[in-house]
Amino acid sequence: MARTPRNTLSSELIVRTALELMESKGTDGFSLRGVAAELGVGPMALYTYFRNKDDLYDAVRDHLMGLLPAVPEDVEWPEQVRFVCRSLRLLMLQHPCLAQLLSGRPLSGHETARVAEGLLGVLRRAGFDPETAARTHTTLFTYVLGATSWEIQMAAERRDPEAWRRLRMTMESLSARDFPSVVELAPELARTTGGDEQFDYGLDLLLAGLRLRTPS
Amino acid sequence: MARTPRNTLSSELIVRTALELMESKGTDGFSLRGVAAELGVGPMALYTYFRNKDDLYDAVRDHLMGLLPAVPEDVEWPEQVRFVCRSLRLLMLQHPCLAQLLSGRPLSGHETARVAEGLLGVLRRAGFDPETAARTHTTLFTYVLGATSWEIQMAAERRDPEAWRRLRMTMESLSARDFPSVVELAPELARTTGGDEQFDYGLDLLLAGLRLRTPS
DNA sequence: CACCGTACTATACACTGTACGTTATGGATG
DNA sequence: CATCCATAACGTACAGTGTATAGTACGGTG
Repeated sequence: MARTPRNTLSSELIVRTALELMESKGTDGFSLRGVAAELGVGPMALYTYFRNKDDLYDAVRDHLMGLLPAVPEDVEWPEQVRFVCRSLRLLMLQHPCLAQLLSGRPLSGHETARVAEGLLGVLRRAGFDPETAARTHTTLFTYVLGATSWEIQMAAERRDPEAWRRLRMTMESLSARDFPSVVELAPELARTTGGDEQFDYGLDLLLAGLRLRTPS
Repeated sequence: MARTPRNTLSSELIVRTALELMESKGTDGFSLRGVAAELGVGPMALYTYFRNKDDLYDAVRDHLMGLLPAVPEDVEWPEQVRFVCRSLRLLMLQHPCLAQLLSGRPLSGHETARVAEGLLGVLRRAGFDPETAARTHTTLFTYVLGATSWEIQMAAERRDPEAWRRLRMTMESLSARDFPSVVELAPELARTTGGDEQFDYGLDLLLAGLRLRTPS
């Protein structure tokens, strides 16, 4: 019987376990020690495979980005753009930790590059010049990131009864004299904090603006 | 001489000190104990004024939102929208911690409501119906949040030589065969990770799309 | 003067990431 | 087969974190 069995770990196994923990306990409450315990291993064992916690974060992020589907080739470019943006949003909704993994760290990794390649290719083939393609890519990416992070954030809030109660309190404490529009639009604002319709509304605004710049 | 002098603290003083620490040491590296030490006080003293760390975060965020200027009234609504979005971005650039304070927590506080009131009022006065106004408000807010957070993130990355070197390495490791667009557009992508032009490009796309829906 | 709420202190706990040094194992080599 | 060594995993330790709990002394009010 081996006292310290070897080769029981691997980068992939650690990434999978880390992902499970992030999704069950949230990005807060996730810890290297938790992952190590789950694997029945000392905390320092992970440092054989990752230089530090951020390094593990990057690996998990890249693993998730690898789940994004390829861009369909038999549709017009606006549909392709829509597909890429929607896919990323759906992946973020399915794995809420991805929001924080994307906003907190710089992009890196091959899977992440593959996603960028997909969108950039669509824009280039549509005829946009290099600068416009790059600008559009950044704009679309940051829109999806911001909108979906917000959506996830608000959904989590709604699930926490204490936070939800406090939000109602602050809303009700606003006088209709000082904040007429906020008070009047409170129901609409509550309804537009997420959902497919809200996301597509912003995405359509961007696409409509983009169509006006369609090359020849 | 008073052994334990009283009333030396206040919410405002704590918020100001916390803000200073966040801006000098970054949102990481900020701690309740750090604030307390700066004030020459035990860590638990802060709990007289704030229920926990998140509560302090909310107060700092609302304080910063109070610095946003009022919307000018003598220009057309698209210019007003542009003004609000640019103002928020500039404030975030001036106080980088604001990015994390805005994305990590739900909105609350009177100053924050005042900002929402400003933008919603502009949209309502422009003639948009309640639902469209709310949707547009959320879209604009999440765009500014996402784009500017990303900009700040990338700027910080560029200042860290180690991270910058690693980014160059990953870029160069991408084969031009598998990632033609990414490799070809690398210089443009590096140039479009921030800056006024990049922000205005996305904002103009949104505004152009919005103009198509101008009521009557 | 006596009292009490409150502003602050002191101590303690459970937890974090990770630096450092040690040990034993499996595969390659002689 | 015997030997050696790179390395996978260990254990210990440290400097932090947020905050629960209990205690203390002050300032305003009766």
